[in-house]
Amino acid sequence: MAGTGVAGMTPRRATYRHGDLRRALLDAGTTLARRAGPEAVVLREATRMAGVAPNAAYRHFADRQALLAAVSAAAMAALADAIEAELAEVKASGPKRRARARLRAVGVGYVRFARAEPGLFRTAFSVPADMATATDPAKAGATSLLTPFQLLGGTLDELVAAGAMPVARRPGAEFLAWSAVHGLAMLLIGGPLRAVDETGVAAVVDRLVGMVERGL
Amino acid sequence: MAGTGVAGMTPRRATYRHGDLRRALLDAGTTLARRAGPEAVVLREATRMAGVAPNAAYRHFADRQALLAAVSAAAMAALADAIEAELAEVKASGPKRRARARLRAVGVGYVRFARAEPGLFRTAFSVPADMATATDPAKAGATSLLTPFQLLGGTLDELVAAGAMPVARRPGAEFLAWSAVHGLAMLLIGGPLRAVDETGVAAVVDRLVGMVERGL
DNA sequence: TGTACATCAGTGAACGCGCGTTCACTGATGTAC
DNA sequence: TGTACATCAGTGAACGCGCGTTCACTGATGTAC
Repeated sequence: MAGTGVAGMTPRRATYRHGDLRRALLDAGTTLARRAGPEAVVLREATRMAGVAPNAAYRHFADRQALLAAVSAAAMAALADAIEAELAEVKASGPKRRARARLRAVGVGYVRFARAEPGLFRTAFSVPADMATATDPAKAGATSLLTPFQLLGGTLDELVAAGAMPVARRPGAEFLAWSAVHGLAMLLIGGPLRAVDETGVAAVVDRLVGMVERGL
Repeated sequence: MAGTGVAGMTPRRATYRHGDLRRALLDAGTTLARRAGPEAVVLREATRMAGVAPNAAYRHFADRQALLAAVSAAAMAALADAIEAELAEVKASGPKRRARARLRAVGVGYVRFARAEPGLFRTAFSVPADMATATDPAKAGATSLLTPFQLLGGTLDELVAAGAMPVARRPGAEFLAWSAVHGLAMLLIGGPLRAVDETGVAAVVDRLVGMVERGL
């Protein structure tokens, strides 16, 4: 590895050596996924965007599937980042209030990302992956060390710790909460709620998170 | 239209006229979708299975997309049928108990179908469609007159009528309930719960439906 | 500091594939006389 | 009841396409002497 010394950004290749083709292909693949979802992650197109011969990709990815898996992991990491950003905005104080606000933030971040980046969102879930294990965030080009699923689990733990949720209800609760939030995201992307505006989204997310809290 | 007189089942063509190619292509497409989801619905393959030249499909479908849309509608109708079958099994008496059992039946039928037929399930939701409008059930090759979404809405109405749910909560409740059930189905198809067995599924569905009821 | 060399990231050309779709056609069917 | 005819569901051949992937190669790089 180690790259070409300084490397960093290589706006236009001086030599035919690329500098960081792996990253460039991952970025290109991500752009394609963003535009039109996982099916749009086409190996030849990614190499075209990177300004490289088609077969050059095989130095960095075993095959098309491997590229797609990497893009998918990056998309999942981007979703985690979006949720963390939403969590960072939470101002509420007082253990219970704060824990509830953070649970809500996870839901809002999740759904907002799905709406803002439906292509990436679909790509993140297009590859059957262990949702409870984060990919190396450096490789995925993101900062979060946790998966969206793990972030959700964390806020549920906080809810229990704050006494806002019975301990007995905790085991497995992330599956129920995740189901609700993910399903809502789907509804807002391609379903009957796809035309709802931003404030409508906030309202329905609030209602859903309320249902989850009360229901758990 | 009207077909070739008697027609019905045409096991092997006596003449080069097929008899009911539209239906044969729809069935072939459904078989493909069942095996490997929407991407597997390939026009040429469907014609091959129907024992017909590739271009013959264009007498019945405008293009590949139209075939896929028809297969998708059939898959959605099959999901509705599965739910209705589950509803028909409900024995509980007493308005509240019965309404609750029927809500649960919708959830169980939904999730069971997703697990038993993941390819069809994915195909049903692969085409952005109005979930609240059923396709002509005859064309789709199913018996249900309602969409899964409408069936869910119906059980929520029953819940209200039985006094098991406040009227004020009813508007929009189907979106929340649908989110939860659909999300759970996804979790059970490709997510961390994909390895759970049949009794585990029943348990988690019960818990989820409990959460929805309480939360609404 | 200069030179020889191994490494390996990229090139260029080609492959076979199956796809969706279009064309001009053919011949079985049902209908009008 | 028999014949002529219009209809239109199917045929057969072909198209251009872009895909993923393999091959033998080349030449810039960093390293050992």
